[in-house]
Amino acid sequence: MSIQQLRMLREVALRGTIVAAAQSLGYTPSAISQQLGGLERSTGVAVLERVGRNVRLTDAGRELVRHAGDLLTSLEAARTAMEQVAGEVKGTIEVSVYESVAVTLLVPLLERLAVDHPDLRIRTRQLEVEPALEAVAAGTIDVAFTLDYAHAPMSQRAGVSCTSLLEDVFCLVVPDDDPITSASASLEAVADRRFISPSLSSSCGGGVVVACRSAGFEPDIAHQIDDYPTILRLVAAGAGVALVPGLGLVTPPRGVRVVAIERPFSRTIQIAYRTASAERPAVVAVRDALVAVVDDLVDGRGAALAA
Amino acid sequence: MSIQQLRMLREVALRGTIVAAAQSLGYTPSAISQQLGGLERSTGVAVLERVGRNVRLTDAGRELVRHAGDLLTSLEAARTAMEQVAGEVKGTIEVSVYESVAVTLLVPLLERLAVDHPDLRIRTRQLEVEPALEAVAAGTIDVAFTLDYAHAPMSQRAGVSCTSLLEDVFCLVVPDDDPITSASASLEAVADRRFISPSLSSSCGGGVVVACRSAGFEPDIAHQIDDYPTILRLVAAGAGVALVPGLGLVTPPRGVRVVAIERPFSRTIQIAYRTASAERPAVVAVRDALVAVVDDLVDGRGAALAA
DNA sequence: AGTACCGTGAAGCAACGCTACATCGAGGAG
DNA sequence: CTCCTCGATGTAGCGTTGCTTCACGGTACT
Repeated sequence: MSIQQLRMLREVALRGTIVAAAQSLGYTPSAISQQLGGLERSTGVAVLERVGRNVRLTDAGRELVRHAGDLLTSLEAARTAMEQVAGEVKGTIEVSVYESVAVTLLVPLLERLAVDHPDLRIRTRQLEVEPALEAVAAGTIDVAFTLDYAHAPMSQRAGVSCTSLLEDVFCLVVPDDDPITSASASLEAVADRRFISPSLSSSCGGGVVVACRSAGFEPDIAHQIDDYPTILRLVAAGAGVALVPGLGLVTPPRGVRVVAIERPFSRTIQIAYRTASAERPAVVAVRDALVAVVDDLVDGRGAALAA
Repeated sequence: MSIQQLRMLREVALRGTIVAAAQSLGYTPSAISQQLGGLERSTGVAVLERVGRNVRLTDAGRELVRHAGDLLTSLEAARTAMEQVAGEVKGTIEVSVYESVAVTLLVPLLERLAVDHPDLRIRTRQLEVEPALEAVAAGTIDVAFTLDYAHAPMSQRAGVSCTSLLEDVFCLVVPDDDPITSASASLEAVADRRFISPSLSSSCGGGVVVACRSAGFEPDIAHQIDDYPTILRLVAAGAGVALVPGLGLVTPPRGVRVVAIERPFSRTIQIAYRTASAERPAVVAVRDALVAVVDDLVDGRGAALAA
């Protein structure tokens, strides 16, 4: 009975089918099937039963899964404790980033870590918020960037902790030649404009619609584009206005003006990590570095505004 | 970081040296060294440090060992729980027997189990009491027969449970033509005889000496022999008298008489097993079968005495 | 200095774990 | 009912792992 087998069993229990578990863990279905077969052979207890063309856990299998979760987190807790007394920041950390976060936070994070902890390797992957949280829980990802919108609070799951990095306030972005010239404006002032927004299925796009509705109008979304640099270009070209979070505005292109919203709404940028690995020196280093990066960013923005 | 690596690390921590751990787990030292090397490589944390020609755990290693114990028992608890809901008695159980127990209890145990649970395989090994307890704790042995003498109480260890099977009373065994003809006698009556006894280093031989001393004399041990059938033969041949536990007397040879001791002393026959596996159906089956065997044995002896 | 012994590394070999591919069997669509 | 899809599972093959054997370096004990 190996750790690997328990991991696979747990994943099958979670996903429901072997193919899904295989995909989630990055194996072929055959590998999962063989490992679980080996588990059944070594213990002499049937763990799966075929039902139709699917597979289902037996009572014994469910009982094993119940313990497997604790076991896997205990294992990681053990490793964390060990690394903690060793105290060295090294090894490799798997990070997942979310689109708009990548440019603004990831790059300075990597720069800072390269200086402070040269023995720490960071590998990154791009994932949506929900898959990222699943990957964190499964152990594929160590640290995930996530977003929390007021209208779509992030799902919580057992064994995963979060820390908030910053409150990312949305601003109204208009073309240079827009009639609105004040430093701030109410959303109602642009109720009849055409909007450029990320796709509504994403939480970012959803946030825009929710904000407009609570301001009393349904936005006319003329263009659905998922990355903020392009959105800003479209605004500059006069295709419409956009509601863009601060992180999308660190280097605004020419031709646009940023206008504060009078009753602003925001999202919180968070990182998620397993509670069992929260105190790993490497994870602590990433977290600390990120907080420092965010501090720099806020200071920089403050300084820029002052100038 | 695998279970195997944790097991090996724990054994090294327990035994102090790599060779000892290797011997205890049935591997070569090289295997242990390589596995622990792999552990250090995969975690990036040094677990061992060379000191002289030995090796010592680092702080990180000790921390890991602290968790490893819990992890391994959790793993077994998981397996136990799973098998328990499955409810089937199958698989293989490793049993260790102690010399005198083997004939009397092991054979009827195997016979009974073969009938009641044909899918259960029993493998046996002969081990002294202390090594057996260690093997139980280490997981090499599932069920160990052990003896508990009043003068040498069995060492207790964490995670290992015991159940007493029977109180095994010592009797005096004399040749047929011995002057003692009564059904019972005091130890003092044989103070000046020559004794045949198991070696004093064993707890059985020690028990004999302690009993004689508390009766006020130092026994003259003329022959040190470690198995009871031979001892009985020697008694029959007139080489001396012996103090023999009941289990050594189920089939006494010709030429000897069994005499009860007036202030009898005894040992308790126990079985030891890991607490985490106490409720495994297979372990439960062995335990239950043994209790039944002992019941039969006592009944049979009672019946024999009555006849 | 000699010797016994512990830990480690290199070579070799069996077993393991994975992928790719084929097969079986169960639904679902026509 | 038949075709087709899809999930699970075997089989062959290949790279890797994990062990043993053997040899070596280094330390302590005599």
